[in-house]
Amino acid sequence: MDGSVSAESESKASEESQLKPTETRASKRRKVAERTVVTVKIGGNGGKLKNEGLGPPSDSWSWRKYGQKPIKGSPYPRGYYKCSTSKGCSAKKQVERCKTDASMLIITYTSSHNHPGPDLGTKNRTQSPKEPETNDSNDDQPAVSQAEPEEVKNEVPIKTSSDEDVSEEEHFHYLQSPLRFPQNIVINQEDSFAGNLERRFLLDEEPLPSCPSIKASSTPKSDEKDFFDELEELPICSAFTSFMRSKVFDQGIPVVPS
DNA sequence: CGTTTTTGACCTGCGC
DNA sequence: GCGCAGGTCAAAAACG
Repeated sequence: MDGSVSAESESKASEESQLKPTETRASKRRKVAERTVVTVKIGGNGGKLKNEGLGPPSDSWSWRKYGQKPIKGSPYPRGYYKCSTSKGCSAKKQVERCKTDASMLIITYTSSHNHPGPDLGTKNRTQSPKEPETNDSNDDQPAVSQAEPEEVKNEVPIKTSSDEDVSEEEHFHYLQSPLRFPQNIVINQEDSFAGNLERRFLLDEEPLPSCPSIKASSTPKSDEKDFFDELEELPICSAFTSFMRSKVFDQGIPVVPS
């Protein structure tokens, strides 16, 4: 396993030490590096779909939670995940709940996987027009393209104006779920800054009338717990299959919002 | 036994 | 220069 250890060290060196020998801990690239923002709308009950996260391990990748921090301005904490599929993989993702819409999860992907996905290599999702990890040697300068967002992004763009929080998102591309599930995937792709790529996914399950977050006041403990539950794992594109399955399954069950 | 999750502390970056 | 917020790492505990 030295290889593994070495790989780990390597990954760090290539990410942090490489830039600056003095930097070892908290990355200095606060707003640097590529970021893929995916907004998933988990309509429904605003905190009762834990099933989706419990069953399937989110997407095809395995994520290991390495931290959680409360975000200022948001009643919900943000979870930090690292790709555990490969030790040398520097892919990371942050999962947080929209402060305005408790039913919306904001997933921010950082870096990209420098290895073939467990699912991609097996199932391959039948397509992947251009992103079979391209080069496993470019973990330093990833194409910013994640297998997940990319895949879905390639789907048919459909306009589904459906949100209120997306008001701030000017460039929105509404896409429909490839599987034609009840959910609508909205992807927002916008290159805010040079080098920064932001993509927004929006899983619209239902026309949620209001934000359950408000209800949280009534049921703080329950809601909070649920929120955390959902934050634990987040199924995305790749796992859409599983995700949808869970969703469908969930839908089949009359879940009470509170 | 191995892996993953949880919590706390520490460090860096940014804004004022 | 100081303070605030965000992000990451490390150690311990729990679960499979």
